[in-house]
Amino acid sequence: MLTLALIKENPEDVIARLAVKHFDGRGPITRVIELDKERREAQTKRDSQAAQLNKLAAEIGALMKQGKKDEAEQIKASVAALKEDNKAIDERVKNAENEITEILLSVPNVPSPMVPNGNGAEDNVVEKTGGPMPNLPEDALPHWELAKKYNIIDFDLGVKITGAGFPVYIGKGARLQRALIQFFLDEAGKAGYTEIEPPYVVNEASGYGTGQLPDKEGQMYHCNLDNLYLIPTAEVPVTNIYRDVILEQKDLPKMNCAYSACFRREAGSYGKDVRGLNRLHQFDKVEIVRIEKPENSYAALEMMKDHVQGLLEKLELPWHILRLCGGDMSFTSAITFDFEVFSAAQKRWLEVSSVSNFESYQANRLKCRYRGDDKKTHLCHTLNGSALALPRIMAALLENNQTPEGIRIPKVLQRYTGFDIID
RNA sequence: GGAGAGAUGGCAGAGUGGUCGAUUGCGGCGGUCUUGAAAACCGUUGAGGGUCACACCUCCGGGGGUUCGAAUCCCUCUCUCUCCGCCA
Repeated sequence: MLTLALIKENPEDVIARLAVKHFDGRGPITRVIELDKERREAQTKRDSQAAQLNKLAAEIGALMKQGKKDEAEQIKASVAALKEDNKAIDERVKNAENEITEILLSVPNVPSPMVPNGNGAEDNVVEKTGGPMPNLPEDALPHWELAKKYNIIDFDLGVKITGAGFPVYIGKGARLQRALIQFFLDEAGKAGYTEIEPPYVVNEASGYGTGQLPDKEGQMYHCNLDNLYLIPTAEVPVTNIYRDVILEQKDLPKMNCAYSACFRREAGSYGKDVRGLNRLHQFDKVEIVRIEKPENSYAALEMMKDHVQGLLEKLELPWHILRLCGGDMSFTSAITFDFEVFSAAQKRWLEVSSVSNFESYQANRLKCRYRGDDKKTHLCHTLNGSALALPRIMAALLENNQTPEGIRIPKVLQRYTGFDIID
């Protein structure tokens, strides 16, 4: 959530920037400022009354010790009314605080000034393109046909065991999955990220910490009996490592990577978007997470983009980077770059990575702080990105590398797969 | 799953109704001493709110209650430990 300090400092600027996300912030921002004033007034009153009550209680204690019971009783009687009044004011403080939090939770992060205007996916800006574009014959097969032809992924079997969106990888298909995971983790390790193996199930507090709750509750699988959630991304458990933590400056940046299975309900998806590997309920992903000092976060973002780009280069896939427009960005992000690869038989660009800077929006909810030169605590900036999500990489690899002999494995993966062709 | 014990500051560990935001030790930071370091000694060292700055307020796992007054008493939830059971 946004910090009160940012809002109070320049409300008009916040409102203007929120408009880039097509969010009308005037009402909530004005109300929050009002409520903050109300809260401070009420709290000042409550605190001075509390001070008085404390003083009287101490006096009673002293009188009791001296055995002056009557005087003590007299003061006791006078305390009652003050206490009642104080309770009412305390109620006002709490109500204001709760309403402020409620409003702040409903206001998205302000986009960075570098975010372009736009309504949706069609307005995203292509920043950079690279990688070899394959030249496939007209009868090239989409990956779901290839999966069947070479018996490496069985979608029907997944339906039998679980349901749609839970494919079963078999033989070389399974091996290729594992190779990609290993490759991504190794590359992240080389880039300086410390590997984490996190829990795949998290509690409510973690869900709130990274912002999946309350807004995206319906997107997560929920274990009712224990009130736990299946993670939609390793970002959730990994970022929550830093919940309620004060870091020393010398310990920053924190750089972590993690492989995890990811679980998403994807309610409401349909059609060609969910065909084959395009959109799944369970998929594999390696995530990178950074906790940074604010002044370094944009340099860190560039490093993360370079890292992801490097992975796609090594996999010899055609890729491009999109700078997401205000209308297509997520609620919590200040700026997001999507990486897409071209899946040549489907003739579609598929999103394989999303790299974002959340600035202090996530850290404010997490209470992830560091101690500055001034010895005071300040909010960190948090960033994360996929490096990478597997299914669509798999789709593009299968489609783009199909040959009459079989599916060629990119050189960089061969030492992980132990084979150079799926035939 | 059953029975019992516990949760206090970065860590260890006192405190069981009245100057306790909390004794003490370790660690951290600053200083004296030293060519430098160690040792020793002195000082300092939680978070949030509030204020121009003070004052002041809140926080002893979370929530609620009793009381003029709660870290201390009661209820409840969560977690940890010990024993038993089960078990990759």
